[in-house]
Amino acid sequence: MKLPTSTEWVLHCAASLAQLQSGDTASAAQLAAYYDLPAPYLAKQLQALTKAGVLAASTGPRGGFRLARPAAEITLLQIVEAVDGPARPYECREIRQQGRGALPREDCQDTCVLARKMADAHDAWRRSLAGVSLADILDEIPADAPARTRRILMG
Amino acid sequence: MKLPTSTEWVLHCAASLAQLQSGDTASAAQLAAYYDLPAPYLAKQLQALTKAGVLAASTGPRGGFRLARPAAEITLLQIVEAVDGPARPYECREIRQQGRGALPREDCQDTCVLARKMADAHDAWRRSLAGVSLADILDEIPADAPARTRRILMG
DNA sequence: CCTATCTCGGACTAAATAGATCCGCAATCT
DNA sequence: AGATTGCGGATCTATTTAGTCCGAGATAGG
Repeated sequence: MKLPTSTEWVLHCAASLAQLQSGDTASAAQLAAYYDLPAPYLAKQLQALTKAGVLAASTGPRGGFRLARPAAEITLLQIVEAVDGPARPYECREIRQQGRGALPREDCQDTCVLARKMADAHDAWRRSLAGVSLADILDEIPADAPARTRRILMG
Repeated sequence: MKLPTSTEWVLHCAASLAQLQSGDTASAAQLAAYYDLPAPYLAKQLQALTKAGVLAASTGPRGGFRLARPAAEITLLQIVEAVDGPARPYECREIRQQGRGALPREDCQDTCVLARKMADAHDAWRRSLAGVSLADILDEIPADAPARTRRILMG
């Protein structure tokens, strides 16, 4: 069970975009230089965030990315699932219905106990991430950080 | 983020072994037939569970696998991490210290806020799985299931 | 006590999936 | 009109996963 490397990238990029002034945008190239990341691949990930509705993109000169919503309305879960996909890590293939020990159909009406417990754990994970917004993240960084980020990122 | 397919296999196999009478063992071939799984590959996974201390293996005729501890002392987390490894899904590579926006060392004494939140979510997931034992699973299946399992699996 | 058989154990090979990159197209602002 | 930027597809590589094989060790029966 592993999240893509790009998860760290987009989380930091989203946090950086949350520090911009309303209306400003940052291009993929600017963000890549800011964190020293491979620009083409980062662009592809930001693209995924746009398609997920987390970021908004504007093309042309002086274009780039910005948050699609206020930072308080964007959760870490939305960002993570935008790059990793919404698929559950545990997939029940109903092996209890196969082989010599196959259970009769009437015993398989409700979902497998094991699948249910695994789903519970995944829900706990999702709830934890859904409880943290980008605004919460900004609250935990030094107060002078946004100004520094804007200066270095855009300049 | 995806768990191996074999996760479902070993969870069900462990639940089946928990239904055996004390002292009995089931071979990899028996378990594979019971669930219609590729026998050699399943053996590899059971091997991993043995190395993790969840199962105990005995070789020779009439040998096979059994639980290494009482079912109440084996959690789903131990089983899952035995096949998937203990690695955390989110790996912080400290990209905040790279590129043009690299933060000064003194600002990076404590772990990155984002890494902390991701770790919190993973802890929630682990706690959820650690709260369920094989004994809890057996409590949720029909009372006559263990006898049926023993008959079909060993017979 | 010896032998035959049955078991796990680890090394090895192939397939699939994800990671990473490149190039051409459409849209926008100067 | 030209330059700049995001968008989507096609491509290539690497890592992980899936699957197979043969050998070492132990037990049961003669």
